[in-house]
Amino acid sequence: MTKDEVAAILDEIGTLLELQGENAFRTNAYHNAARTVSQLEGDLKEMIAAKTLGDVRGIGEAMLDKITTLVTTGRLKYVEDLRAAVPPGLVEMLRIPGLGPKKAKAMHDQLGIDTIDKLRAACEVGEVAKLKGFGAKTQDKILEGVRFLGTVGNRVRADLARTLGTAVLERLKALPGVTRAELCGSLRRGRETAKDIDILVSSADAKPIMEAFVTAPEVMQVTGHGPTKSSIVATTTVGGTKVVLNADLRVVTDEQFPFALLYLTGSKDHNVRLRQRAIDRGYSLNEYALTGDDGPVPCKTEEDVYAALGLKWVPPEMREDTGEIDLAATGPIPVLVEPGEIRGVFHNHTTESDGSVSLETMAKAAKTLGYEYFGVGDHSQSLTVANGLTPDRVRAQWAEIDALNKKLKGVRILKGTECDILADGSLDFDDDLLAGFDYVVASVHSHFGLSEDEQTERICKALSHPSVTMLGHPTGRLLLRREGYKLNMEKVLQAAAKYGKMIEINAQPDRLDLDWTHVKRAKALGIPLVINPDAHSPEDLEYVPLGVTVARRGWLTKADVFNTRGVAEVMKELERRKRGK
DNA sequence: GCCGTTTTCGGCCCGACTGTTTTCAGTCG
Repeated sequence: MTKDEVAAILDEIGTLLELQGENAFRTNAYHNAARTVSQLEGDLKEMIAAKTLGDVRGIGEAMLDKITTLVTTGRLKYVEDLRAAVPPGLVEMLRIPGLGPKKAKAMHDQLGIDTIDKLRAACEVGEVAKLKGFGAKTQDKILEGVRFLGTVGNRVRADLARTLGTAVLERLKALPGVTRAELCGSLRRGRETAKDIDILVSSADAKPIMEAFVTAPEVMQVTGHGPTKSSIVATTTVGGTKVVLNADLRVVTDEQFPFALLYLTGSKDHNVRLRQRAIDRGYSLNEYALTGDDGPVPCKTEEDVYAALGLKWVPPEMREDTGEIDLAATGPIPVLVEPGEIRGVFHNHTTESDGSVSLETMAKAAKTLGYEYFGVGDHSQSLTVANGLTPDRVRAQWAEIDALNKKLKGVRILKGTECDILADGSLDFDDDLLAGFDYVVASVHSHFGLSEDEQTERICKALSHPSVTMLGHPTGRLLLRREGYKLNMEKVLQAAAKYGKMIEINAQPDRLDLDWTHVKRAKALGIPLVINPDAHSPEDLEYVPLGVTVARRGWLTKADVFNTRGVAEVMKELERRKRGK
């Protein structure tokens, strides 16, 4: 059982206990443990065997026992009993905005409601409004929420959410009286998907800004409208995709801005740690101020707030409570890699396989973006649906590259391939042809259904091939659409480290694969990471910064990312690898 | 259920908004 599967079950236990009316601190312990497990570095099985899992903060005796049972047997009677005791419809009801475990339980206990259908029916005949603590407005809100199920409240790809958030933000920034304005929350932290948009504005007069927010053209519905905080359901269309998201606006004074920025950026766990640290040092921290015995501590920026707590400033991408606060207290924070430091790209397609423009056009587009080298990585022969290249077409492309390299100035085209990893872990070209490339990106595009062991072994075998330079999109996931193939990532990373291979961070917005949680582990194992746009058109080259964000979330510096090196150094290193060191 | 320089009990971050109620509980972040 994988970390994510274990985490999902711990989360489910927390939710089921909430629906049974259990103490919030106990249910929170399960939700916290779920988050902790999903972000664990290293392999669960190994940690259990080495008896180190119990040392992790938030994993006590009971959690350790349950996780061990899940990992070793794949089952847990405790959760099965809970599932039997709580109707599944009740869990589903929690997805309705404004409806939490207390209300769900009350309706179940008093009206026997255990499905969304029964809930809708009870609202329509006015039964719900009669309950103690409920009323007509609550009932209407629930009905509205039932209708909205499936459109609002779903996570959205971060790049789409950012487009919508930026549109609203720019509108607010243009208003008179606005001093500072920022997108906060998961968008500022660079998460790969977003559940909502958080906007913070500082101004002496909140009212006109609130008004502008709730009447903006993006507004679909106003769900809250107070003096300092308002909430809307916002929508826009991005490249033919309709995006619908909740958006919150907070307006504070400019003195309060750094505290509010810190608070609204999160993560929740990072904030809890900061507040705990504040308490330990005799302060109290909230979204408006840091207050000590002698009154508020003046801070103009986030840096000031961290400094007042004896910490170095933590970049938003690192604020996930995975050790960054301890680091900020004791040592230097790594200087995270920046988009401008990427000097070339390796994994891209042209019309020769499934790209939309020619090699020459792609290379010129790369040069326009300031890249020194453009690596072509068209598909290999087995991937016929993507017009994969046969060996003859590969050699023809090499000739084209040689000719273009004589003609084009300021950008060097590298001879690469995105070579399929076949079902048995062998590669899609013979060894002689593979040895002729400057580098080889090895990727899985078929047989997604293999068992975890088979898939892991297949990929590790491919990594052992001397011509392979890097592993492309390591899990094959498509965010919000398709789970990655089953894989023991720890073993894959161990293999990459053993054979001296690189791992790709695929920057396509629906891939972002390697996931940031594994990026940290890869770095710890000394594996070089490569940020690739997997571009199929010139526009796709602009995905690179999304991959840089993943790298930053994995604490990577310039030195950890191979394509921050210049073309001469890259060629030298690729040559060295081809000679077998 | 977790945790501990207040260590085996008694806390557990803190505040906005809504709707219900009339001082507060529930939800959300």
